[in-house]
Amino acid sequence: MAADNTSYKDKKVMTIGIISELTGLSERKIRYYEERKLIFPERTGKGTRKYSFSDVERLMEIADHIEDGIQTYEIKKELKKKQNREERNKMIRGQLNAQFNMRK
Amino acid sequence: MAADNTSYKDKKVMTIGIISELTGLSERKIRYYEERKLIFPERTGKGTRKYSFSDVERLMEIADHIEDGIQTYEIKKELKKKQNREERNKMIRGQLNAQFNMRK
DNA sequence: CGTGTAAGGAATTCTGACACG
DNA sequence: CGTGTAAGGAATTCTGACACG
Repeated sequence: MAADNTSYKDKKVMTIGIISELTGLSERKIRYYEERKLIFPERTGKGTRKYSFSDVERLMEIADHIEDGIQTYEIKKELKKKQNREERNKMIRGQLNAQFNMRK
Repeated sequence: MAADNTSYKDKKVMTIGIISELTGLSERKIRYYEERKLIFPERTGKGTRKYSFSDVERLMEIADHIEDGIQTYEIKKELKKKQNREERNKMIRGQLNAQFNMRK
């Protein structure tokens, strides 16, 4: 139990060149999906983008959707829904824990 | 059972700048440890070094040893011993599996 | 032996823009 | 809308070498 995930998967450590190789997407596309708020790389001190393995997975999803003719705006909405679901679950879990602890 | 590890941990995807940040070691040191055959980054098409999270862990170990005054040559010998141990274990496991399968 | 540094070149990344559609 | 490309600058990485010790 508890927050273990300082996992490697979410560490933002890769430059765009490697991400391009890993996903097969052009750098142009990758930057564009960021512009459309579909991915959120971090930046080094001087502005170079840094991505995680999670971002790679996310980009693959995005590419699939684009290929199906879905627009970036729709993909973003879907992403938001997913985040809301997780948000809600987290809250419910929190409340359950609170009740549980009160009974101790 | 079986070989799962196409894990993120061993993927060589980080440039030396990030490795330097992650380990706190200068790029000079990192390149030198490679020269002494203590780490083995891959290379991109045009020669840029690429490291994995395993390499980061390995570099931390190396740094600890260096700090203790151990020479790179000794560290390398130790690395070899470790690898031999793993080699042996793998072989024994292989033999056991072979015997086990024969009885089936 | 282990590490810093200045040197020069090559490769990478960044942004804003024009293009097509 | 999604993506390619040429443009120019800034930052990164690479190698071989000299330095100190």
